[in-house]
Amino acid sequence: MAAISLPDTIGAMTAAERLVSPCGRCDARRLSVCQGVDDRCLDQLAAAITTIRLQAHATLASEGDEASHFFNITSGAVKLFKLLPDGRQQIVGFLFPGDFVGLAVRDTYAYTVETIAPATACRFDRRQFERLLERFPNMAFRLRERASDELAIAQEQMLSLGRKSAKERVASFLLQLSRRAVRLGLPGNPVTLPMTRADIADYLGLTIETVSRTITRLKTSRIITLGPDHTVTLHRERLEEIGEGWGGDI
Amino acid sequence: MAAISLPDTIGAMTAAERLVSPCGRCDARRLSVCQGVDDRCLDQLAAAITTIRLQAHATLASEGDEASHFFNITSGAVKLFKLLPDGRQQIVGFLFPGDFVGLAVRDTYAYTVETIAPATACRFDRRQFERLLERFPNMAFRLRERASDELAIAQEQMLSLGRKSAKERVASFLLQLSRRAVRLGLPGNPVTLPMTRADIADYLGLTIETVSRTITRLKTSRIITLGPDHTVTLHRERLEEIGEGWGGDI
DNA sequence: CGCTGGGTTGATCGCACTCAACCCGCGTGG
DNA sequence: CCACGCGGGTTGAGTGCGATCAACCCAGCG
Repeated sequence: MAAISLPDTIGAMTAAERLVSPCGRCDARRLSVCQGVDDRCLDQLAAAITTIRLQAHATLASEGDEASHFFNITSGAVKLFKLLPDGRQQIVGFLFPGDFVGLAVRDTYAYTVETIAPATACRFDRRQFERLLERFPNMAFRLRERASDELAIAQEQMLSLGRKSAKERVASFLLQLSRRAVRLGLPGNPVTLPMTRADIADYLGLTIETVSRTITRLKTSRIITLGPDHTVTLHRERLEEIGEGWGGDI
Repeated sequence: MAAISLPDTIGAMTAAERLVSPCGRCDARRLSVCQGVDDRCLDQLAAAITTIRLQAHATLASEGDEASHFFNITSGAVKLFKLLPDGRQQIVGFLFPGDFVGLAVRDTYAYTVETIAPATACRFDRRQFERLLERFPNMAFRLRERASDELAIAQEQMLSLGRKSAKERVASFLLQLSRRAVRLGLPGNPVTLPMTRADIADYLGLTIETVSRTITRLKTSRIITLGPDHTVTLHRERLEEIGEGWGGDI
């Protein structure tokens, strides 16, 4: 039962798991998504995986294309977005290391996937992967949990887009980024904003001007502090009050 | 191998399947979610199911409660919504016969579930059901597909809430209802609006006044026709043009 | 150097919100 | 029988938040 090494990771890492695989290469048996999977399966998985390396603003998949592959982000960050005919854009999610692309997909991609920073990802043949899942229900179970998490995030985002003010949207977005950073084993405060104002705006259903003004107002009210390299220090109590809709004035 | 009858349905019915079980009682082996499940399992399923009957505006589950049960709607309609402290409400989904409550749930419900019309549902003990899923991966697979569909709908809704005008939101909402009706084996045109203006508003991130005005404007532009009993006839070409953001003026 | 991408700030505009009045159908009770 | 309240819906007048249009700053880079 020798340890078998997969190209990079097949994801589902917890923060703790990530700590034991600092360089992106890891022993698959340490990954929660692989628990209960035997070595022979891991061999097959390894055969189905290709590691891809991408520059910033590269496209992994396009809305409407046949969903032939399944991805797991191993470094960097990507955005998922939908477009309207006149160019209006809505980002439906940001994905970071450990996240999957294609959980919500049936036969075609419902969104375009683009890197917002240089990234690496593992690519699987979709049908090959589905066959493996049939034989290894543990992995399928973990994927269902991930899909549930995604859905919960999407619903939280619907609340923001439908009912929160610009100030509240920005506040809950910053808190969401902070929680995500903690999950990845990074400091939750200060937090880094890896995306541009335009991407934040397209995620929050606002314009870049409104995002910029709102961040400025949060800054001058000492609710956040802007640091170097796109870092933001959050003063959690007041930020949470605003983000959760308690109406703290600024 | 006698046919085994479950109390009502455990869901995942296609339109065709629904046709063979007109009264809500059905042979579980006809349901896609049960394919490959043997009779002994069906016995256990039957034991884990309770049929519940609900009036309009009854609560099945509340945001924040421990997620002890899993539901499948067998008749009527329910809404899932989230609340902000000051009473603002966002409906994150409407569910109709065949739909599941609790796909997106981990340990607590992320939303409140309330009927918008008299309804019946099947209730499962969550842990018991999860144990069955471990043994019957086919069912787990179908559930993952359902969760994927839900996520795709949620993402489409994010596009509406974040980037569409009131007119576009109402148009795509009507088309969504029409598609859902077809899936349930009902006519897709005219379509029935089972929910109030307030519920539509809380789903679309608008106010009741805006919903009312927008519907009126669609009506006077002959893009929809209002019939009796909350029915609406859709003039699809123009409605799709608007709902998909091509900017047809009204 | 100038150009470009990312970001901030100001002035003005307009869509959807707010507040208000009113209609209708229905059930209830005097 | 009418009076009344109530929930659901429509319509009008006025307001405000965030969009739009525009100017400008700054850093990086060819």
